[in-house]
Formats: sequence, C-alpha cells, structure tokens
Amino acid sequence: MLTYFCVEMRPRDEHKEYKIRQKAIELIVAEGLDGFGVNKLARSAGVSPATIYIYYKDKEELISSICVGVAEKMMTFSLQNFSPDMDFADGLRVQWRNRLEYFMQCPLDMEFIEIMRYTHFYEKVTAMLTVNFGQVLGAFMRNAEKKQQLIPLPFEVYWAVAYAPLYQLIKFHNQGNSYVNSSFKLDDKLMEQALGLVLKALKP
Amino acid sequence: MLTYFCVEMRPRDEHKEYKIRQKAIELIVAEGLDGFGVNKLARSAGVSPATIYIYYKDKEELISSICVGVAEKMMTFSLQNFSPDMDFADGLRVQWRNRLEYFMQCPLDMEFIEIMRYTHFYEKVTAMLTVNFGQVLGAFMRNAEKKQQLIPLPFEVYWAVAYAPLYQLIKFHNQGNSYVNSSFKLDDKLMEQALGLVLKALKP
DNA sequence: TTTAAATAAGCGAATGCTCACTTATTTTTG
DNA sequence: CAAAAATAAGTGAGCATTCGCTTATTTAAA
Repeated sequence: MLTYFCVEMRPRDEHKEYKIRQKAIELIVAEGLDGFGVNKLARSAGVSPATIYIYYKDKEELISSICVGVAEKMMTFSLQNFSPDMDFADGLRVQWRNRLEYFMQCPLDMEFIEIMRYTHFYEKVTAMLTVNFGQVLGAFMRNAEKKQQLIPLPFEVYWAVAYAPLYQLIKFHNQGNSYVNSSFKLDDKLMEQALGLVLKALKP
Repeated sequence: MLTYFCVEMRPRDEHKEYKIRQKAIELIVAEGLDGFGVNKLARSAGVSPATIYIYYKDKEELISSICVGVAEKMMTFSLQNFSPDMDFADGLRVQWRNRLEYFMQCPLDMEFIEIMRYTHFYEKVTAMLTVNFGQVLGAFMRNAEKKQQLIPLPFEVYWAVAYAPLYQLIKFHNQGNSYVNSSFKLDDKLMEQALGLVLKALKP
C-alpha cells in the first residue's frame, strides 16, 4: 500500500476493519458459507455495504483474506516454543499442547477453518501451509529419525498417525458428542492419554 | 408412498430421480455447496426445475436426502464381512479395508460427505451414524477389551487413534498432495504400514 | 491563525441479476 | 377419459455490487 506517500487523507478506522473480519467469522460459523452475505455482514458489523468494498475488492477476496489470516495465526501459534531439533516426544507434546491451547482460546477460528477446508478458498491456505509448516515439521521428523527416536516412515503416514487423532478429538469436543457419548469434553488428561498411544506407535 | 393404490397414473421415470441425485453429487463436489443451484442441477440432469420439486419438497430436503442416502450406503459398505466379536486386529483390518475400498470405488461420495460434514445438513447423518455405527463398533471395542486384545480406553480416544489416521491418508490421497510431497497416492502397502502402527498403539 | 483545497473514508439507496420456487399447460400412461 | 408426470415460462425475493454524495482529516496558502 502507498498509504505513507499520501499526506492528505482521512485515516482508516482500524476498529471497523477488525469488526468486519470478526463478524464475518462469527456469521460463517453460525450460518455456514451459504447464508453468509455482504449486506448481512455490513448490518452486523455496523457499516455500510459500500465500506466493505473499500477494504476488499469483492466477496471472494474478503473471504480469502480472512481465511489466510486465520490460518497464519494458527500456524504461528502452533510453532510457539518449538524447534525442529527438539527431542521427539517433547516436540510432539509441544505441538499437541499448542494446537489444543489455540483451540481452547479461539474455538471460532477452529470451526471457521474446518468449514473452509473443503471450499476452493482453502487452496491458498494449503499453499501457505505447505511451505511453512511442511519445512519445519519435515525437518523435525527427519531429525527424530536420525536420533532413532522415531521409526522411519513416509511423511504422510507419520503425519496421519501423529496428528490426526488430536484433530479428531478436537472435532468430538466441538460437536459435543461422539458416536456413543452424548456429551464429550476434551481435557488435558484425555489428550495425554491419546498422545501416549501415538508415541507408543511411533517410537522404535 | 401410495403408488400401488392408484390404478390410473403415469409411472415415474426412475432413471430421472437417479440422475438428479448423481448430478447433484457431481456438482457439489465440483463447485462446492455455494455455486450449487436447483436450476443448474436441472439443466445438468436434463430435466425441468419443476420436476425436481415433484421428488423433493425443497432444496433443503433434496440435499438432506442425498446426504443421508450416501452416508447409509457408506455405513452398510463398511460393515461388510464384519462382526463385533471378531478378533481385534482382524476386525480393525476389515474396517480399514472396507473404507478404503469404498473410497476407491466411490471417490465422489467420499468428497461429497467431507464437504457436507461441516454444514447443518450433517446433523441428520450424525444422528443416524450414532445409532447404527456406535452400537456395532462400541460392542466391538468392549469385546476386544474383554479379550484383552485392546487397552481399556474412553471411546473417543479409541476412535481417534483407530480411525482418524486412515481418514487423513485418504484426504492426502484425494487432494493429491501433502504438506511436503507434491504428489501422493494411497495404496495397500501404505495402508498396512499405518494400520500396523495403530495396532501397536492400541494392543496391550 | 484562519480558511480553503484536496482526498480518502464512509454511507444510503439503488441496480441488475441470479436464485429458489410456482403456475399454467402439455404429455404420457392405464 | 382420468390422472399423475413433466415441463416451459414465469415471479418475486434476495443477492453482490455500484453510484452519487457527505464527512473527516491534513496541509498549505492567505
């Protein structure tokens, strides 16, 4: 943006942009992608529909931009206190904890991403995740193999066993019930239990 | 339906109904739930929009009905050759194989269900799955515990570790790539490798 | 210090278009 | 013929987007 070259202009109300994004996430989580509209969003955020088009070219760009923003936030969060050359069990535990903590703090973000996952908006997210996530966690896996703390495996098999169970537990928690229990709450103890099983599977 | 009470009437063209359902799945997988419309579907299936409303009350019921239909088909398929009192490793292997085979035969169905999973249409599916799936697989789990072939676990932890990795592998296959590899194909060997890890995790 | 020029932010009220759904009519069967 | 199936041609509601305008802010000339 060329903002700082222009000396004569009215500054943007940052709060407005924030509120638009926040309300968009809320609306999409509450009513799904269909049922989400620009006019509805404008009313909900307390701005004019036209204002939204100052910030975003069109509906497509609005949703895309929010999508990538949330995904970036999640990724940054889940790499906190993590380094690819950590001990395998410790590193995996940090990853699990970070993801769980993020989801506890921002449950809407999680649900939002899940909704977006099977739309064409998610393609840009995948591209971003592939570069950042893949490199760091790929390195982590190779290091652990070298230290003989992890069975040598194709990346996909490793990923599926190492992380998919956690996401499934979070899904159960989100929908509040699984196929047998009518109410399910994920906590630290359950997470540790599942992580224990996963480590057992992956350690030599 | 009262079809067989009426003696004078023109019979329905069963092929039309089938084609409507089939094309609906194709369209939703290709373009997502947004971008899917009744008029478009009608053109694509070679019928009039009004015809669709002879079979279904409204768009909502159309999608719901297809959703539940596909889910029922999947469930039936994945319980083939399975019984709750099978040996644990054998039973789990049958489950994995069935799911994998179904997905190989009907990849569209799989993608369709994934798209629907985070919409309100899925609630009816969850209800159906809870009753049928939960009872059979819950029994399987308890039997395996009794026979000491499975560590005692909360159902959700068991489910997450036992099945989530398979679904993740199928997702990687469907999208054709993972976070590090630009092309990924799931086959029997990879499935067996992952299943081996899962069994290692779950056996005492 | 005042004031006017300049400019982006912001808005309410359309606009045209697409969509789910309906109606009036024709076709196909027993 | 009777009756349901099937349709072509709508209809009106709701949608994304835009237009013409006002407001807020800054700077620089007077």
